[in-house]
Amino acid sequence: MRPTVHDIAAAAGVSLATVDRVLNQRPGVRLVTREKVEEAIRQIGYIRDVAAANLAKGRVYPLVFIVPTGDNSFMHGLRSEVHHATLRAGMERTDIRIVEVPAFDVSALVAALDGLQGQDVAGVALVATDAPEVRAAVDRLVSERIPVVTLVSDLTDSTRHHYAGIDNIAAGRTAARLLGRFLGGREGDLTVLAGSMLVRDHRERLQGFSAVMAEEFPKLRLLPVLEGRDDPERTRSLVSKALSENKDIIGIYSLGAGNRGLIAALKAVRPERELTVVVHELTQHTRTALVDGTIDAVLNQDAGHEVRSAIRVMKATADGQAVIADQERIRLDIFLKDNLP
Amino acid sequence: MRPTVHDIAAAAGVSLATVDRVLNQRPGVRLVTREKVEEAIRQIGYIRDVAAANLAKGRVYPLVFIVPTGDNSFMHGLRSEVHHATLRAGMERTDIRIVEVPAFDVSALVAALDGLQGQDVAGVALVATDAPEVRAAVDRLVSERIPVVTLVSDLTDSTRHHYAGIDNIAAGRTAARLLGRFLGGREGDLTVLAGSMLVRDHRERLQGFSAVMAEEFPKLRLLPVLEGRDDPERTRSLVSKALSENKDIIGIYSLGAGNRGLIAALKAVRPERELTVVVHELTQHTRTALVDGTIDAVLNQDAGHEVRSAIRVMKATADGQAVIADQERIRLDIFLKDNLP
DNA sequence: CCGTTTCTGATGTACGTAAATCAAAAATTT
DNA sequence: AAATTTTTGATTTACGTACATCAGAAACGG
Repeated sequence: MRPTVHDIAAAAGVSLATVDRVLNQRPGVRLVTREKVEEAIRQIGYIRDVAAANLAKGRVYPLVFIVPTGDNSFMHGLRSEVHHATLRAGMERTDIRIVEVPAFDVSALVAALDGLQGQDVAGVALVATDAPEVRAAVDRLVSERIPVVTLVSDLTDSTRHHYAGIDNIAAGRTAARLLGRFLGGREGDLTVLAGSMLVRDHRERLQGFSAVMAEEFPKLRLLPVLEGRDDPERTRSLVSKALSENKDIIGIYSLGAGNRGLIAALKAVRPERELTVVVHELTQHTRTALVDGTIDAVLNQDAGHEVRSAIRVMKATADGQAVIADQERIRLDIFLKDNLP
Repeated sequence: MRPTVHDIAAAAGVSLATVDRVLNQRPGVRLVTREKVEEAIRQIGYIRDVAAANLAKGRVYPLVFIVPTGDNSFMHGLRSEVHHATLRAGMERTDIRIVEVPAFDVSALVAALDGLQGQDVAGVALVATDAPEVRAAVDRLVSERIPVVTLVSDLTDSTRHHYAGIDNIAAGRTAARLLGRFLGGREGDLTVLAGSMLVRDHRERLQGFSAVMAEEFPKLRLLPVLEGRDDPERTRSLVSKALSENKDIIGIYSLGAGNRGLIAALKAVRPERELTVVVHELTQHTRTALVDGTIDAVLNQDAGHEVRSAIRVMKATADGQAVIADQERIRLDIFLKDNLP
């Protein structure tokens, strides 16, 4: 049987009350006694029964998710995953609030973050726009001992506790290698399509992509990045224009959202133009396009995993518990038409 | 606040004891009363607090993992993941026992399964060898109301509750497309290397691989399958022989374990022979080979996820609870040298 | 209407921890 | 050594559920 507080008390030769004071860092214990108890805890290998503790505490975790508004499927999916999590709230002792802010809007994000100051919040998860003001606002929350997790896109040099998202440099590198090898030594131009260089995930994907292209596929030339702001309509017109103006384009890497527009533009020039296309985020649209051959590979991050992981990490951090790093690593999914879920 | 048994009692106008009898299907409740209580439960949306219930019950889940012995890294890793799970046993109220049986040995597996009959076991996870005798033994356990989960390799037509592993047909198809596209329209022979056609996962991978090759890459010819029995030394000699006898081999798909031997054979013919190679299972050896360019892609299943998922499913099944299908789907990881974890 | 069976209520204990109270002991200061 | 402060012990209640016991009520058979 697993040891309990009673066993510690017996082992340390103190009372239950004292053990409780040590375990919950309450005042009123002499240093020597505290050390005696801590030694006993280590000796007999006590681990707190979190379930029992939460039961006794009647603990609930009020969590806040700050997600961008926006018409694209990925953010839609993300919001829907957070919503799903609210439905499981009862079972998990969480109380999740969703705050929506306009995409790429630094001051709105900062306002949302600052609005949480002083509120009863056990953790905050946000899709970060990578700006100094946001970093400062996050750091303010952290200094108030509120667990903060960045979701999908990370924040440079901030003190956030955790990042629940993929390694975007690796994602960009992977996209480059896939595109490069699929093109099999051909020569031509490549178009890169991004949402906004304001978010770190997009910058990093481009960085990884460019690096591998330069190192290993010198025959492929990168054209200037098109910024579609994750908006389908804008994306569509940018791509159409680029394709009609440059007949040497043989490949496209779309590293942001809004792929509905890209796919529409591609369909408009098919089957005359033969293009190898790698995009991010598996949605209804990209899935269909992958199956019908309009695109060749989809890189994906599982929003459901990211949300669940963020919740686990916020709870663990709030309790001062360690997280199982391996379990919280968000993986880059590569989908070809054969391994769709 | 979440409703409790007290709330049901009040709502249904009965006593706590009666609610308890209904909830835990104990006898001594008239049908009308039972229905009244069940209605109240639905009305106020009661959900049992599993943590509190387990606490009260002092429940522990004695689980058994049956895994093959064998020298290869994958099974090593799997056993080590199960072992890790035993370390978390205290926190998760599990009591995990590991039973090792010789690989591909049907009667040993059956004996191990039958040995569990009548024992106090809350769940069994096994790496199945796909034979009728094994299926029968599994069905015997299932009919004794013991949750059974197949791990890594599934069992045809059995009544097992769950399969914690990847879709191997999809894996084979994915390997074929990667290999086919990486070879970029070239013509030549392909060698397929398997462990044993006795296990369903290997058969299915081959099936998926052959299908896509036939459909989409007619210029690539499949040579007869080499069976390495997941043994590094045997694999090495098979591959060396094949490569020296046939100079038209331009690609290799290794769908089993024992890749240490394959890699050794490849290094022996490099850099003269240019080969595109896709293998299964990320291990220390395949990782190194991927980085140094000896192999081009690794398909992987995360043994840690599989083990953790199997545990969750066995517990949930033992409690008659539903599993979150989406969370338990084991994904096929595709690793290129750029997205290694 | 009585006796018997079947159902229901009331109550208590337990699980492992948290948190509070009050008394007693020990340490510290004066 | 007395007064004061700090530390410790003992005890109780609570969290939500499980499970057992016993008494009482309702239903049923004759």
